[in-house]
Amino acid sequence: MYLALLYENVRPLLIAVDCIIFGVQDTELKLLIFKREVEPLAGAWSLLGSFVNRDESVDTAAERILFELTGLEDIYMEQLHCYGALDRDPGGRVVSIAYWSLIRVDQNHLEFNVRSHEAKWVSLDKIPDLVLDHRDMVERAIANLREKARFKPVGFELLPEEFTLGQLLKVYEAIFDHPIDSRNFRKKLLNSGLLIPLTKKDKSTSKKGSFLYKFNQETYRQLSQEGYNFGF
Amino acid sequence: MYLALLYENVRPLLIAVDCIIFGVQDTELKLLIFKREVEPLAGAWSLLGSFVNRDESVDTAAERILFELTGLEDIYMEQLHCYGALDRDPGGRVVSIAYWSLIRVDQNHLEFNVRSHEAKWVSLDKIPDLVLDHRDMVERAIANLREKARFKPVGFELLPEEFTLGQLLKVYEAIFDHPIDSRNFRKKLLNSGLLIPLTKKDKSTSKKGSFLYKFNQETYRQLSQEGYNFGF
DNA sequence: CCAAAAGTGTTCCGAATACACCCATGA
DNA sequence: TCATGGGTGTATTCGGAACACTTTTGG
Repeated sequence: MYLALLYENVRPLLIAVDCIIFGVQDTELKLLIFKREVEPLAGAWSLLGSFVNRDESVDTAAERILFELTGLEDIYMEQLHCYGALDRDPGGRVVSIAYWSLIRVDQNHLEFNVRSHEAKWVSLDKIPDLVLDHRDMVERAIANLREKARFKPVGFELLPEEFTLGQLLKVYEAIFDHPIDSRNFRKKLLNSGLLIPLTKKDKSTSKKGSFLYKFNQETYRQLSQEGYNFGF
Repeated sequence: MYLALLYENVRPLLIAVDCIIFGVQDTELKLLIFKREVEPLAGAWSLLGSFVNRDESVDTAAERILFELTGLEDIYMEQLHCYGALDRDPGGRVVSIAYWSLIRVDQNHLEFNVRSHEAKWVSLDKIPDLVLDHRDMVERAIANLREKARFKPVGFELLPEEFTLGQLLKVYEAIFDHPIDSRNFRKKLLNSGLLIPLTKKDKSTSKKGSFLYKFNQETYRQLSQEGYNFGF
């Protein structure tokens, strides 16, 4: 074991993870927030968080709390930032590792789990006061999501397996919070090789019906690495 | 204090910071590495690291270790990633927060401090084996530096107050590791508003001498926020 | 006078942008 | 038949990329 432990001022610290969860609902980008369960500040709005157990990695802890909430594994997740200020938590010295994730709001059990925890989806421009430095975390996460979305195909993580171009367009409008020209969007996406056209149509949103697509996983991986300009 | 502390498996953990230090030497991007001083693995090459004291923030800890080494404050520094795998350190469970920084190799005292610690600058393609997961950290840092350098004016952090366009070009060639057309580079940079031309010339590298510039701090800050395409 | 680095303009191409109408269909 | 969302093509502009010669001066 490390000699450092012998020194008085080098002491282990509590480590937490907090998770900024984004989803698209009603063509708007939303944030999932929770009623905090532990003191201090129990009952206030908060991000989903938990302490890191000593027998799990930090990443695993983040996956665990998301799993406990959503029942889903393999959720898209990015480590955001370590928040390590001295006074960030009045309950004691806690260092928090923030993650953000994108989830498909319509997925099985999600509705149920969200209801059974005290949670709700909120628009990004109507976020209530959050405990501790959670507001900072959310702002950094939004900036990070937008930055990432400009060059990596993350928009797809918010959609179901099969989706229409209109849905995809709305996801990007939700992320960037401004309107996108549909002709340019279609042209670019269809030429990107990211989309595999299906023969089925989705008739739920229009009389005419619109073609469904799914992702080309191969191209997806490639563009994730190389980067691609998703600025519109 | 948190109830969580009562649970057996939620225990405080040791937190360390590790710092990936980049500098430009002989027109090449280099990494500063150190002989590790603590067991286990004392004597092996390593990044500069230290434990986080309980009376300092994580960011402060990172600044402290850089200050102890270089004697410099206000060094450009970015938090990179939290490394929290269970088995990353054979000496015990340690979570490490990695930072990378850019320093001006020619600065006062730096040479002295580097020599007095057992440290050396190495080319990125000749990095020896490093302890623990430090190699991963370096690779992530290089990727992060290149990504950042494409859109933020970070190249300037590696140069002295006054510099020539040739020096700046070489910094970018060093970061991106490929040659850049000097005419396009000059055009773009001179139009960016980032450079304030001085009347002095630097004659150390050529008979003709080349004009010196300094940064326009105002534009620098602005472009840091808004982003600017530094891809060449 | 020559070697070595500094400095300078133009053309070309591709990608992003702006923009307006027809189509299919269920109600 | 009409309201609703789906689908399509072209012209323009801007920025990035490619490219070669002249200038200065210390040695």
